[in-house]
Amino acid sequence: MTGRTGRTDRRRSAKPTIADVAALAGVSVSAVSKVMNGRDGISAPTRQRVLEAAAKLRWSPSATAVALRGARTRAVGMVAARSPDVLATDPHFTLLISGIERELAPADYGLLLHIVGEEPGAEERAYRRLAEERRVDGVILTESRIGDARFELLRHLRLPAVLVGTPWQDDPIPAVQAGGQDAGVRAAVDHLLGFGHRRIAYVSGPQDRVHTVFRRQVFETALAERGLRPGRTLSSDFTAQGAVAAMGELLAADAAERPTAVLFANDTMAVAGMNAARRLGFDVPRDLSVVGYDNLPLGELVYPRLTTIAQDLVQLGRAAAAAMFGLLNIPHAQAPPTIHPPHLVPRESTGPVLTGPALTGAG
Amino acid sequence: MTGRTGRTDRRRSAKPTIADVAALAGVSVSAVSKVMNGRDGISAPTRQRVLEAAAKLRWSPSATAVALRGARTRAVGMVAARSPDVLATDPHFTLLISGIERELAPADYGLLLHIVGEEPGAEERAYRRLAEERRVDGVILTESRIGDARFELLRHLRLPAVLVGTPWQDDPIPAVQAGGQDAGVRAAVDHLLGFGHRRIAYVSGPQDRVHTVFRRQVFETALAERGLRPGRTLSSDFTAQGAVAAMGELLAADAAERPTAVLFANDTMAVAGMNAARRLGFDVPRDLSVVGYDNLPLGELVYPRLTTIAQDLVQLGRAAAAAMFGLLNIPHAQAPPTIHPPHLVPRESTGPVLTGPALTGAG
DNA sequence: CTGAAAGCGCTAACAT
DNA sequence: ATGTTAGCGCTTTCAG
Repeated sequence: MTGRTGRTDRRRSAKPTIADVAALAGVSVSAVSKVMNGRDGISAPTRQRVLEAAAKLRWSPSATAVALRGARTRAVGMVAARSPDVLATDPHFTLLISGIERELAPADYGLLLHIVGEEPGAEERAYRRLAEERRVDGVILTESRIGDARFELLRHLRLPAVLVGTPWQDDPIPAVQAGGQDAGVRAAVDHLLGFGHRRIAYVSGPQDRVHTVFRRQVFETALAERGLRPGRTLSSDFTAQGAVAAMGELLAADAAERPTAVLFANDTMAVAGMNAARRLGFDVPRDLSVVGYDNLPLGELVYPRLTTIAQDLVQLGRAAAAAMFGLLNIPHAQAPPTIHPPHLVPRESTGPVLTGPALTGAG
Repeated sequence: MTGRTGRTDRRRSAKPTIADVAALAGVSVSAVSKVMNGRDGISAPTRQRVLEAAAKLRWSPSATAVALRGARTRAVGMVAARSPDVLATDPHFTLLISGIERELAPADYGLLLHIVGEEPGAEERAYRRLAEERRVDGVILTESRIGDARFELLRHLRLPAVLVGTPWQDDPIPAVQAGGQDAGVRAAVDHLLGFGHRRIAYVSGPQDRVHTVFRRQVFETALAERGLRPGRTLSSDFTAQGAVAAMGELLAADAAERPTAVLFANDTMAVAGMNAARRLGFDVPRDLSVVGYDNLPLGELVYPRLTTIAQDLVQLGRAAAAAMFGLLNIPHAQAPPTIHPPHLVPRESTGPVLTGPALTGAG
């Protein structure tokens, strides 16, 4: 009773193991391992026999065994701290994830996703578990935050991490983003100025996001460079409700003060804001021009079609995954994806400012 | 040189193992194991010491080691065969995933997600890898298909599976769905009939989906029961483009034939269709009523707000995860979530039919 | 060129 | 009540 054969017999028809393959090929398990991992020191005929045996048994190495052995789990993690509702309106994550997967899949890596409500501590717990249970080789972070506590946490947990976006204060965490980040907002401002707008408002995302601050700065700089002072700036929360509230506030001003164009920090807010304006009696783009950010398919769907700033989230996801492989020293065939800088997609929600006795609005 | 201590020394400051905890607590590894797994046969003081040691070392069991040992990976898989673009417009998956995660997280289970384009074979390969590499304990399927090949595949792979939706031909795969599936479409039909509509069209999803056939049947039955014959039925593909095309076709008919109301199989199509109609010169809801399906947040965002049939995808996800735990014999504290039947959410995109000389449209 | 054997961290018999 | 130990399936020295 060697145990080995006993076991094999007992489990007939169950998952084959490397031992089964070795037995069928008439070689040792280490020979099989070498063949499957492309190590050399195996003769062509032997390699051939092993390959055939593996194919016949439909065997492939157990991911868990490999992970236990080599400390490589072949999975990367991602933690999304968002409510289902926001997640559903904003495909930001979804697009990123598609890109990540595109890059992971060919390398036989998986994506372990954790969606953890926004309650404090939940996010940190998720990262801790990922690290302490050694479930993933690294994590991909998004939504760079001001004073981001995650970097320190992950460093402490010794969990490799890649950030999608602009890191806070040149934190040494590897980050991927397109060059020319300011191009989008600048183009939008020029676009609006070209239409004659002079009172342009900005509705930003949550205050704790790095891109909120960054884009607002670009916005203000771009206007200042043209000798104009920025219009009102409100900060919102990425939700439709937030956008409606912001719009209400902006349009409550009297005609002389009221913005004739509004830049929103994402498409969801832009669309919601656009319709809020319409409900208040303002036509888009006749009375008010609206610009979004992200270029989600949603913008094509609505009426009028949304002018927006495109950023290629799928490519960003790919780049993040590629960067992760770099960090882990994993050779990955794919060429490093190029990420285009954000650029303006002019559609129907922007137009010339009306000089006549137009704005009759409010309601 | 026992090796054990040698190792521990060598790796100071690295991840602690169960042996480190045992050493610190002055007990055997099996004692630690028993404490951590709630097995009995451990005295209170010992248990206490172990817990303290584990806490001090911030130790928690390695997921891979546990998986290798017990054939339990503490992860469930999900394969989404969709293009990023569709994924981005349709948060169907995202909502489901939120629900699944809600249920998985407390049990310390993870979700391994695979997004694989729609090219043939990609999906099957993904399931095969999940199974053969023993990466997950089971998989959750969505979008029940006619003649679904996945059931047979998964059975063959011996991979436990739960379907979200209506299984094809009472396939014995465990499935979760709300009772009263027909309630939504019926309510929508009644709602439209109440507004005086008599020519109601239906734009369904892809032909290979079970719910496509099911809902169409309900639609036709509901009308037949009122002594009416169904209007035109087109099948589309869940995309905005598809909806625009369908709308164009429906509105091309002359006024006597033209539908006065259209039911769409999802909200994305409904919104796209609504705006297509508007571009063709038809006002919604004055000239045409539109109803969607899913009750995505999107429907609140657009103008006019979309009347739609709500189904609680988050709850469905939770139920699916719970069912998976049942299948795996894993005790899970949460009470089984209840799923409400689909129901109508009347908003602004539906209204009374115009009898006057209204339809001037087309363009 | 090939094989034997030592673990990776953990759990569950099986001792004690 | 607690400890010892044999694997889970794999990779990797180290010997032949």
